[in-house]
Amino acid sequence: MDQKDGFDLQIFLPYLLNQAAEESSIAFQEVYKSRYGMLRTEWRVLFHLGIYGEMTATEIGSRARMHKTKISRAVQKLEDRRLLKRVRDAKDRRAERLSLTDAGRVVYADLREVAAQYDARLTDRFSSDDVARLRDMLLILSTPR
Amino acid sequence: MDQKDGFDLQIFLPYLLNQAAEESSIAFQEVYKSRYGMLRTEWRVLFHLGIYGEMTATEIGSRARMHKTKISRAVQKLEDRRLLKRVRDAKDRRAERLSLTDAGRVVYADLREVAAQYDARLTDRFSSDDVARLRDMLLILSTPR
DNA sequence: GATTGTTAGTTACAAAATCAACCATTACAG
DNA sequence: CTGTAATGGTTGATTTTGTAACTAACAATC
Repeated sequence: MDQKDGFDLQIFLPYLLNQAAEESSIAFQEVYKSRYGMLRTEWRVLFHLGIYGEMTATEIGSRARMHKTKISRAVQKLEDRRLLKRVRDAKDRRAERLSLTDAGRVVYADLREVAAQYDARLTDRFSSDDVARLRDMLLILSTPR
Repeated sequence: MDQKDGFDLQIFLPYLLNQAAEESSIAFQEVYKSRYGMLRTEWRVLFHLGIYGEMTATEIGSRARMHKTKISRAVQKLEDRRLLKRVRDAKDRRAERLSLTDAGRVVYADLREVAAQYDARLTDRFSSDDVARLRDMLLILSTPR
């Protein structure tokens, strides 16, 4: 099984990024899944509300680049579990302002702590300069041009 | 929508990696999807065979860290399209040795060229030192520890 | 050489993501 | 105003993925 070809999958950036993203998500996923039965879309919505406070589904969608149907279903589930509440916007009655309930904030605080420690553990094998540069580059790569 | 919280999703590595992976895959996905009607698993299998020559499904799976059912289905589709052929292994008749057909090699050569150019376009905004360091770090992050 | 355990790969069923169509409301053009 | 387009969000149908259970072949033990 030697390499027979000049091309190397292991340096193809989209592939590498995908592998790194998947591997580095596993242990965190394990936590939000087993501890709260959440899906990826769900913790993302939760975090957006935890971090930014009140937002609409569309705002979350454009910030997280998630499709609106994903968000709609995640919001529904979080609401069912009483982690999130919706209030119809008075000025634009199509929109609803989403925010966390007290219970939601507790869950968020817990997961936020897990995330912070997990992130620290992921990055502690690199110098802080390297990590900073890595984050910069990833942010640039995440931005559509 | 100011930040109300000390934590920032935009520096959480698994999130960042995911965003970068997704964004940086879009345009390439567009090509293999529209040009050959392929799925991500399918081009991955195709590339593995294109790069490494003959392999078994299990070998591809462990190298790409893809579940065997995904591979089984991708192999099936590639075979249906006559891009891949299977030969039962004589020494171990459970296994099958997979390889590309001539048609498969043509498709691979085309996509490989697209990938190389695409990768160049993704990385041309960074210094080559930075890109090298980025690849190193991503490879480390992709490896289970 | 039977028994038990493992490995390669497939298949059936459940969970989730995608896509298109949809309703309600708002924005905008004439 | 009125008709048409655009926006916020939901729903249903289809596709894709994930999980478990399965068959067939091999390996190891007794």
